[in-house]
Amino acid sequence: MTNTDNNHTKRATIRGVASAAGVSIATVSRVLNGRPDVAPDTREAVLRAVREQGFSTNRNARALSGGRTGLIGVTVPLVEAAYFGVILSGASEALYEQDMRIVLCPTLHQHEREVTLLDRLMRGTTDGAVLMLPEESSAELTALQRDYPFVVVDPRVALAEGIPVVSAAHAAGARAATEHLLSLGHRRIGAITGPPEWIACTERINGYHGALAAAGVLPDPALVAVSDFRNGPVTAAAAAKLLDLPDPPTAIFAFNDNVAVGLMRTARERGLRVPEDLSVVGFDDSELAEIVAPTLTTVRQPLAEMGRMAVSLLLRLLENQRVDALRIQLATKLVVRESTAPLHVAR
Amino acid sequence: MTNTDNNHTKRATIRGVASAAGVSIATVSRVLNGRPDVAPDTREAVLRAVREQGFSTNRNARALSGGRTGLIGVTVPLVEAAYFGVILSGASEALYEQDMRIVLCPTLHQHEREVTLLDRLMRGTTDGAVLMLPEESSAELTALQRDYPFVVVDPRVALAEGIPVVSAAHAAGARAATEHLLSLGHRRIGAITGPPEWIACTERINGYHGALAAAGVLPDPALVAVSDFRNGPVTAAAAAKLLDLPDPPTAIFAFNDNVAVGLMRTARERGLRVPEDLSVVGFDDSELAEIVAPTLTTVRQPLAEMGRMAVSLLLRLLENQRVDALRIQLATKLVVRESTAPLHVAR
DNA sequence: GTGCATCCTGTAACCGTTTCCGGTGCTAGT
DNA sequence: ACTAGCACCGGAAACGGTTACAGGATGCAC
Repeated sequence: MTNTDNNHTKRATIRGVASAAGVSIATVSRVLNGRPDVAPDTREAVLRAVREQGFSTNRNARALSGGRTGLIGVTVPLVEAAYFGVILSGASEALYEQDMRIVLCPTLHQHEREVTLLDRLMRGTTDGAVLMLPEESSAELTALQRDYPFVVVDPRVALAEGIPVVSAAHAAGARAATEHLLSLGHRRIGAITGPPEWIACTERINGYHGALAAAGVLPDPALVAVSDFRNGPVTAAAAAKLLDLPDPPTAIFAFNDNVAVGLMRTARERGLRVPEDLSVVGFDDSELAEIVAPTLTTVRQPLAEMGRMAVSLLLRLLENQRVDALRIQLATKLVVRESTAPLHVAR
Repeated sequence: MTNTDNNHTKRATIRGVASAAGVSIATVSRVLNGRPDVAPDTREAVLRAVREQGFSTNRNARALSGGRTGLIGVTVPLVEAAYFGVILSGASEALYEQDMRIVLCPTLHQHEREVTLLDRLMRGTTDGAVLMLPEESSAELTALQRDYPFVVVDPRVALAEGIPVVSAAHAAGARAATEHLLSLGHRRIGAITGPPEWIACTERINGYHGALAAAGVLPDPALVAVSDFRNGPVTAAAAAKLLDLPDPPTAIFAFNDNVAVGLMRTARERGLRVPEDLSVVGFDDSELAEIVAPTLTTVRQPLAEMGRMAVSLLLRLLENQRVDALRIQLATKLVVRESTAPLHVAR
């Protein structure tokens, strides 16, 4: 049964390559790591041997002896959520280019799980991490920062100064969305936020208020409802609260696309037509936006770009390069589709 | 030197624990790995030292010295696709319970990428892999199998005997979907398939034909169109082909939910009401199904379960346990929603 | 010819585990 | 009393790399 063929019993090691090339293992290692102090001929010989033996370095060994593992951890609340999937995809792509890989750690929104996961991650398995929407408090993260490099994507709460953060320009996006509605003539503009303690939400609120103020419209607290960012009963209730007002809004800015979709459904159930009777703007520009009918006007977050950015920031951190900008905000962009229309004047 | 000051003295090692407990490192290792030949007192002492020092074993070292890495690779065409996200989520959950992690490898549907990725994966980084919808041919996989344990989820093409496979019961699902339409009185039942070379599609076709045959309905080749599984122009064209037939179908079975959604849009554009004028069934039961209006009748694939199953199969493989069932098919389930209705008899 | 800097290369000491192999000390059988 | 068997534990050799350090060629200036 043991074939003479390449019955792959032994993987090529650096020592094999060394003897094949007639050099020492140190030299092979140098070549492999692109060190400059190797004679061209030698380098050539080594590379040839490497090729012939189909050698590639054992990452564990490299990691053990002080080098890097080539792995970076990514914690993410939910893998199946499209939102995170896209960020993940961007990050993974950026890493692939560096021949590095992602160790995936879904936290299921559980703080404890995230902590133990991180603990495992730092114990030699990974070189650093990207934490998406982490559960940790600023203090916890500051402590962690002492001995493990990481960058946060889309923080839940405001984080201390020194912590590297990548996020979208929430306020600007919200402002653009609101201005869009204002420019269509709407004045009673409602909002359905997400969890109010999330910084993303407070910033979007700021943008929303800012735009209203700039247009001379007094914000009406009754026009703001809270949901949980999911297309479920909580959102339906929030939508109902606004739509059933004595003087309901003519346009509503939903703080994400899920909520916008839920809102449109609730509106439809009340016989309201979107956009004729009610304009709706979402946030995220998720896959949904183009699928629902009417298609959704929404604020695009550059999710994949955020993932890529987080990775490149992290890589710089890993190389101990001076990192100038520790907090990166990526621009959002309003995408106008069918769910918004000029204010329908009286009847 | 703007180094991140490593004031974090040193991570505890097995030697530290050993000397603290007054035993040898071998003994500590034994305790850590739950070997039986350690005296209770000694074990207790070691565990105490471990606790005091906050020690946890360095996985790279463990991996190097012949043990396992605790990492398994997962190749996946696209992370952002909800379909794969859910499988991934199931797999990750199952792995988490074993204190193992996923190394994520998006292949972007590129064969070459998948090959190099796999190559890297087997060189010490991972203990095994789960390949989702792999690009490799059966022959390639058979070769790979000789020196690397893996299991395939949802194969693209039929695979050789010995390759472990987890998939959904495509034929049964398709049959259920078709029978549902038949029971509603439909007789001209169209189908929009995915890539015809995919085994999932041929099996679904089989189920579809089987159900028709059982009901005494002669399959009409004109009623079958091909799409690319995406909600795009190809799907729109396929939908148009069927809808514009002189004698168009009264019901259409779309081979996934994306296609169903595209179909519904095309139907709407032609002034057809779903389900009154056209019944639509999808496949997958993705997130979309409940969001579109009307909500989609569809065949649910147990995606998370497939992920979990793949992992448990792989783990058994890793432990060299005799694996009885190498090919696992998980049952699908028809979920009836709003997009299907009894045949609307004449006008 | 000598001294010396420069370039390249090899030796060997790690990195933190696992595990083989063998050595205690103790019990029990003869 | 002697030895076999057992339960427990320690020494030390891997595992496959990286890297500090040392040393052998060279070339060049003097």
